[in-house]
Amino acid sequence: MEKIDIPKKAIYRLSIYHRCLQRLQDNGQETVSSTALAKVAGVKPAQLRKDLAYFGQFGTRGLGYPVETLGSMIRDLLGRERLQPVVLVGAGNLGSALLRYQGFQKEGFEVVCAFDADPDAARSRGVGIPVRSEREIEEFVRAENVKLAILCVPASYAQLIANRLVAAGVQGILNFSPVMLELPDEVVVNNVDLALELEHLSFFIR
Amino acid sequence: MEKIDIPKKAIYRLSIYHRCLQRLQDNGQETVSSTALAKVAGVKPAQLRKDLAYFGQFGTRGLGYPVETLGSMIRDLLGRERLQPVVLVGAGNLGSALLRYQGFQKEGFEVVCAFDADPDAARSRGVGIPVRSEREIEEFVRAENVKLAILCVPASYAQLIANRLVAAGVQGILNFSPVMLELPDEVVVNNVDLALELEHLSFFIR
DNA sequence: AAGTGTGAAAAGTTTCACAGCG
DNA sequence: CGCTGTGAAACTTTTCACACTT
Repeated sequence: MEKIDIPKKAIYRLSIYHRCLQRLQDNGQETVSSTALAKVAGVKPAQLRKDLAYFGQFGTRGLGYPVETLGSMIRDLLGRERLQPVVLVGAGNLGSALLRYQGFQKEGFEVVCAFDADPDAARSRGVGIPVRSEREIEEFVRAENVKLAILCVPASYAQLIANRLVAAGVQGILNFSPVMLELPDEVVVNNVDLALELEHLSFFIR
Repeated sequence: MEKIDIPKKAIYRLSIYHRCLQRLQDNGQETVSSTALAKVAGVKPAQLRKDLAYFGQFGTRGLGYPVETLGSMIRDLLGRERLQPVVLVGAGNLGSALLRYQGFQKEGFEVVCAFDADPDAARSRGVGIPVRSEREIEEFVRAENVKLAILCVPASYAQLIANRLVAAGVQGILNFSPVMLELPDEVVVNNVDLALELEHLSFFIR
């Protein structure tokens, strides 16, 4: 078990590199230098090399990195070789918007089921996948061995639902509710707060 | 012009504190200690105090911070006292989903107009605000003095549209396109890549 | 000659711990 | 006495610069 400390941000960037590599591969490129890849990824060359070095040696000195091999190695690291099932809880305004958005599916995640306190109302929003009552969350998550959840419930329910998801076996939560969840350390939470991102921008404009 | 260095992350947290303060205020609380506010904001008390200290002295020793005053002071810092107009470009899957989501509006940003290469198709998605042709971007942004934009166009158009927005006077872009934009330093870009966030989670689940 | 891999320096951020005020 | 404000210490992350490989 390797326990050398890999910066958390390096793992984020890994996903960025992965996407850039895909694009290069579609373009038919076979190798790429740290300088070129860093440029499109929006980082400095040295950082790219260091990030990759945390996981091994993949480049050839004087040449660069093999696009295809490096891509599949990152995919492997990210646990993306196999299709990941994901559930979404809270098919309200934002939740159903995300379901209609096909971006997750396109990137290899399958949103297999949505849950809502009022499944009928959610269905009427034109959601294209099954919507069940939130009471069935535990049963479904256990049965399908789901490890990832997208959480879009109102702030006041977020902690409660998160607890239930975790108890049922969920290990990673993409949290769109504007609340800091308190969960065991082994659960990874990723907060995405859209209004907050806009607010942050408005600080910088004069 | 104050040029002491305020950590970028501190500004993010300011938005979080702001939201927590609003909640406390709705609850009728008049003062709050750094310990209590830090708890709900998900940070350490010392960090909260240090973050606030970058901007001035707002607390009373022995007592804590005045909820209402502190809230409005942060709102002021964030440039949120006045309603900010925002445009959205790219009313495709994700873009129209974001328009239906009322979260921005609720937090005090007014999405005044959307633009798309095909306004008719966009309108048919049930978007509730005006959708114009992308050709009118410059004219509108200049006329309405819009400083913030939400960008949801396909990767291949993102840089092009961003350049046009900036040329017309936009100073902050919330970028949902999976591309690192290259723009002048005075423009602030905030990348939100939803698929990437999920990918990041999948690294940590075993 | 071109370009990776990496130790060491620099920069940035968080945490500590305590003086000082109400 | 409780709690803020803050300098200094600890830690994390980024950048540099160059040895080394193909």
